[in-house]
Amino acid sequence: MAVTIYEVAKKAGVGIGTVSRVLNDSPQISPATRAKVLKVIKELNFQPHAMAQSLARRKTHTIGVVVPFFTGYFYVELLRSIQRALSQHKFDLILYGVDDLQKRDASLKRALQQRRVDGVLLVSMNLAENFAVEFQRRRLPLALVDAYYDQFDSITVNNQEGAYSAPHHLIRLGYRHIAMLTGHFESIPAQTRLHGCQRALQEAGMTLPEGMIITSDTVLGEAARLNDGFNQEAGYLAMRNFLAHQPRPDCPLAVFATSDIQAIGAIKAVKESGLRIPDDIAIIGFDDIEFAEYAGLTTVRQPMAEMGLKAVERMMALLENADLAPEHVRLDTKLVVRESCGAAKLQPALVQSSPHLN
Amino acid sequence: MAVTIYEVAKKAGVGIGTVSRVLNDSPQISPATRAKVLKVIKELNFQPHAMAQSLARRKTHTIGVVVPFFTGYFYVELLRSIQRALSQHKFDLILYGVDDLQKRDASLKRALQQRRVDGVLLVSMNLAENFAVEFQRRRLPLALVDAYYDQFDSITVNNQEGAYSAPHHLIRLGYRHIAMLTGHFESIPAQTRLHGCQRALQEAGMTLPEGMIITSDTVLGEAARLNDGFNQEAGYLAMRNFLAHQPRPDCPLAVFATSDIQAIGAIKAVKESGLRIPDDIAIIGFDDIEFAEYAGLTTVRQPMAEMGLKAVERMMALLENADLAPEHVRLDTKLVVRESCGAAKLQPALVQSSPHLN
DNA sequence: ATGAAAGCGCTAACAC
DNA sequence: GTGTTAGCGCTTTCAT
Repeated sequence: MAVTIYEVAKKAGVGIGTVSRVLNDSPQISPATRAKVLKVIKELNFQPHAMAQSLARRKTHTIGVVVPFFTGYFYVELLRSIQRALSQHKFDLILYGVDDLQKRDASLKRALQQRRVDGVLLVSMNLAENFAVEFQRRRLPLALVDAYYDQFDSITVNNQEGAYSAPHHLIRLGYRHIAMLTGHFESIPAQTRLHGCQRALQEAGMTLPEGMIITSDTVLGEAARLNDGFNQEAGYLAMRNFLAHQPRPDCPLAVFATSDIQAIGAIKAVKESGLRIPDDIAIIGFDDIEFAEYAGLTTVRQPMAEMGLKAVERMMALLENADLAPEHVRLDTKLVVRESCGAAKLQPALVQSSPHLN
Repeated sequence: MAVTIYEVAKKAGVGIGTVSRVLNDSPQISPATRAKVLKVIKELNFQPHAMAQSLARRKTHTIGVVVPFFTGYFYVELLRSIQRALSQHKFDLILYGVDDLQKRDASLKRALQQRRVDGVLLVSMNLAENFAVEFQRRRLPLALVDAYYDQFDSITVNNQEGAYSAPHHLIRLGYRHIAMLTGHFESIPAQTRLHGCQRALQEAGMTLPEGMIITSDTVLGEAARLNDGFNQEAGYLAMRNFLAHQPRPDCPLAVFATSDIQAIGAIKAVKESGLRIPDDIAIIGFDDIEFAEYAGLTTVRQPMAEMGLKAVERMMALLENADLAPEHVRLDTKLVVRESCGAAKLQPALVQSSPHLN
């Protein structure tokens, strides 16, 4: 079939060991034979068989990436940067797209037991304890991205600070009537962001009364359950409810949506109710998905590209030495000012709004 | 280290061949021993080593997918459906993200020569002849998605029909003043769409004068060169040029943008010029990217999910028998009516506008 | 039906 | 330096 080291060896008049050494550029080999072998390799257009190498080396040179089925800019951008970094290190990436927990577990099991990968990057998903134990037992490097687990490396975003900066921005602009639109209450990011938001308000001597917390928990329907309520439909419905029960505001209202996708839904609800943005209601989002720029949505950007890069760097370190103590990197968010808070004139181009910058 | 068939065999008191047979559920094995072996496998929590299997079977159970670095909904959706279908067949997917032609070739070379994959899905990229030859020589299954090459299977979208249906829709709505906004002239899809568009106009006794073809070729700057001019910036600039040189239209103008992303840019230009959509200018797009729904953009949807599914099905067939004659599937587009052509009242809900339908 | 043995294509330890 | 050999963990004849 395809050409093997045996043929190369024969044609070059050397042993297969020598060919192997040339392949792995071993230091102790005479320049002469190295050149000779290299020449034959070129001639035969030989490339080593990846599977055979993997088997012999006990290394696959492949990383498994488990991602929730990447809808939305956040995951795309993240995956893109992971892939880019991985290929720079000459690693392949096996993509495990996951849309439910069952598939998540199947992917992890597969990665763990079939030894198809040298390490796993788990994105935006929490890790069940039994898997944690397995990973440690197998000593299979694992790093969490946009998720946290004490015993493993993690790259997260400073949700607290991000959620602080949004209302802080609103307050600076003069808003005194602030509501928060969020996903399901039990979701961890929802809670973290709530705390950040509350802190900002408290520092300004304000509070976030319960009536001003617009949560997708109030929303019915199957669609609204997706992704912990962080979806467009839930944002739309929750906002519509809110507007219906809320007396017409007497002073400018600002809404902090804890995800851009919900903000999009909320904007739709606001427009439908005949109110204008930002004149009647200001909206600030979270994530900086692709939409946001188009919609002129002021938002808090997560540094996706950097997350991916850092995750891969960390993975490479773990590959060198699996015994490194877990490191928890927390990256900072960045306020991206656009038009949805009426701040365009006050804060001209505080931040570049084009993606692909970091 | 990890448990192997040898340990299983020993503990079950059988030979390794028997264990292997159980694993591959060979028919000729007594129910008794099968049960016995299965039990030990459970006890030892044994899973076969994927690399060893690959080496012995000369099959990797993995498909390489080469995608242009998937910015935008089209690629995400496509990739998602490919991954889903692949995992249903218990195949892994190695992702080769590519942002330039050099990386494309490197990925193909890698896939071809290192035998890490059983087949390749090449998305939205044309195939150089030397690679075509290589693929055939190696008998490595290859299918093109959103691209065409005579000797290999391909799944494409009926660009002609799609590009016909857009102006046809405009004409039905009463527009008599129609322009087309497209990417670089030499790009194949640009030409195909031009022909479809012209056909629609001709059938209505109209023509597309050169001045009404707004192409990104007129646009300067590096950004405008990306992706054959099918990008937001190019759409914006080209449209701005057009509006600047065009006398204020005396009758309603409609613009067919041959990609949604350009349409987005065009919308921006229109709004900046103080004109309204659809009142002054109607816009219809192509692709139905995620934006489109939010922007209320009437557009022509490409059946991404179906493309992915079909591509994988075809790949599975090729895996069975690499000698199948190449099949060229051409899927139909679907007109998605929203508000950007002012057709909301005339054509109520002609088509559901929610994604994930096909 | 099942055990033994010969690969699959490579790496790495061991000789010389 | 370089050839030889023994694995890596499995599949698959070939006997029996």
